[in-house]
Amino acid sequence: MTLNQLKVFVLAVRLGSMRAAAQALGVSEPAVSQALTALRQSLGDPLLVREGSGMVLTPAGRRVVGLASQMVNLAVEAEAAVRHAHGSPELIRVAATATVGEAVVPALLQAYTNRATNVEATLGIGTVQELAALLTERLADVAIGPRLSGPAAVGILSEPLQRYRLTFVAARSDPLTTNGPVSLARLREVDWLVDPSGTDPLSEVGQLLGHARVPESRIRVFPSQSAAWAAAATGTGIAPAVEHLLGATGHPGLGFVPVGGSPFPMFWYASMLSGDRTPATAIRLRRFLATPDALQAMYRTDGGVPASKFRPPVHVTIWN
Amino acid sequence: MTLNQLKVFVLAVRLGSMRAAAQALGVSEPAVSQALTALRQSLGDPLLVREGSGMVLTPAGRRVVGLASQMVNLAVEAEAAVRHAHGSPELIRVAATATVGEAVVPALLQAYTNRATNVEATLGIGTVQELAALLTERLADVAIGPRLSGPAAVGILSEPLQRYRLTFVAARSDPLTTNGPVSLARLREVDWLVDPSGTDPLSEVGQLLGHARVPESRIRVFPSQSAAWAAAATGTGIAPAVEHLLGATGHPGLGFVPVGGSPFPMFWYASMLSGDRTPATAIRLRRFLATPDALQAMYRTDGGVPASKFRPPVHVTIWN
DNA sequence: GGGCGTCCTAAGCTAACCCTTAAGCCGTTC
DNA sequence: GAACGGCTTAAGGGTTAGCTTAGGACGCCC
Repeated sequence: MTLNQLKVFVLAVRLGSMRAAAQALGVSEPAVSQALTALRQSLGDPLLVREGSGMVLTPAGRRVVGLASQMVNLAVEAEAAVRHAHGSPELIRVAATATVGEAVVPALLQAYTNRATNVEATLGIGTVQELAALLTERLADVAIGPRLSGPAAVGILSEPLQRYRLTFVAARSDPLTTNGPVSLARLREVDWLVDPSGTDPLSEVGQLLGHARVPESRIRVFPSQSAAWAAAATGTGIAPAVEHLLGATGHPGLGFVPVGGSPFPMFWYASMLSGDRTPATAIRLRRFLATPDALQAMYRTDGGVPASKFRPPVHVTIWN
Repeated sequence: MTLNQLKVFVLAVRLGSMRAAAQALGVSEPAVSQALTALRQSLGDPLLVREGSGMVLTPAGRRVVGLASQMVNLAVEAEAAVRHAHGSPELIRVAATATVGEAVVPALLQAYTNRATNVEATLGIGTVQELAALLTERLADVAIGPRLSGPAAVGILSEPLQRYRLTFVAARSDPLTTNGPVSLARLREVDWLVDPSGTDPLSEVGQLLGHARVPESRIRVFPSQSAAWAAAATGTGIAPAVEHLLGATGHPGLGFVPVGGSPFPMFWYASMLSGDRTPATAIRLRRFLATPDALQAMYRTDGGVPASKFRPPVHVTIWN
């Protein structure tokens, strides 16, 4: 029984599958399967067994998850305690969806670290489902993205962070931008150029695509929203866009697509563990989020932060 | 940071030295030093530093030791949870000093496991100082030996288990047994034949030897009390003896040595964590200890249990 | 039935853990 | 100063964790 095995186990339980856990941890699937095998062997219980589609906990597994989760949490706490005792910069770990993690959150975190000295921030990108699990396992202190709800989000408090408007853009030369209102059927016939969160069924864009029944073959995933825009500007297809991120003057070469009801008013939320489980570091960030500085940072379009530092590879990064 | 490293660290802190931790864990001293080095490195803090004679915790170490202890405890709990869910026999881990662990506790545990079905007992031998640490680290559920007190025993409840009388024996042919009352000075001039707890300064015999200022060169340690008796019967020297364990008829070849004040009335105690930290399994054993069956078992002289099972090697055994 | 998504196993590798013995360092103590 | 107890470092070796790629087993769904 190692702490790593316990972490893997808990994450597999919270995410409901080994595949998802592997993705969240950034490792191959057998790595997760094997860690679990080792844990099963050392405890002498299957812990987590397949049942039809999906997996269920054994009675022993049900008891162990809670204990394992506590152990993982304590390990994180121990590291934080050492940092604190050293007077080292406090570390805040933020997780976000791809859309908001591309520019908005980096700008936010830079503003925060500039203002509050002695704070260091890291950012990881994950799916909406992962955000909840990362928070409850204390692998992240704050999650920024859509509101977290449902059974995976018990004990998590989501509060509105910022209002934004979701629009749709295409090349100015594209008939979509000029031919008046676009029908639902038409939306299924064009290419959708999306950032990685487009493949996340719980993200804003993912939900939209699912709702409109856009076939997967029509979805083209780009490493970032701006890359999708660039592709839209020079080629064909429609790209979702956060209105104010396009820049005050609009994007040269791009025009708005008049999808019915757009621009859609939406909210980003900041989520963290509720009650006495809220990390101290999350509380401090939340205080900052209420300031005008934070609001202003979120409206900046430049990001203002070196991409190397705050733009991790396409998928999730988990911090050790 | 591994669970093993944390266990070593906590034990070193509780016992106040690496040497003691190594002995308690049954490993070499560098093994402990190394585990600690690895932990220090992974946390980036010395945790435990030398200060003159003895070691003190760094500020970070002070924070970490509590968290580490919790983690180790949770790991033990997880294993117990699996056993319980399986309907496996409940495991009770008893620690005792050498004197009482040689025959009394084995007989006690056999009576207990005979009566309470679905219970499995293991026994480890340790010094008095170790007993306290083993309990607080949940490496043992119940400790049997002298009363545990002092700073290392906070949170531990010791209650009297049985009264016994400490006497002294030597070969019948030895003048000590026949020449009337023995002076203190005389006690320092004879060989003392003791079980391993004779080297434990906090054990009953150890305290006695220390009080009487018996020089170490006069102390000969045997693997068990009965081995010491056998040596006394055929050679020279004096051996402490629990009166009722000599057998109703006395031991052939041995006679009592009239040490002033002997036989000394004393108590064995059963100790366990107090409050809500008391292991459920310890509570059940305690209930048994109050029964006549338990009393009777402690008075039996045969032990009644295969030595191989309940007589671990000379020193401590720690269970994983 | 065929495809697909998901989990498991196999094989091979690297790195870390954990143990040992032997020897060095540095306090305290006589 | 010499001896000693106690912690550390060094060197070496066995075992296990933990990762990968490749391939097999099984249930679900069209």
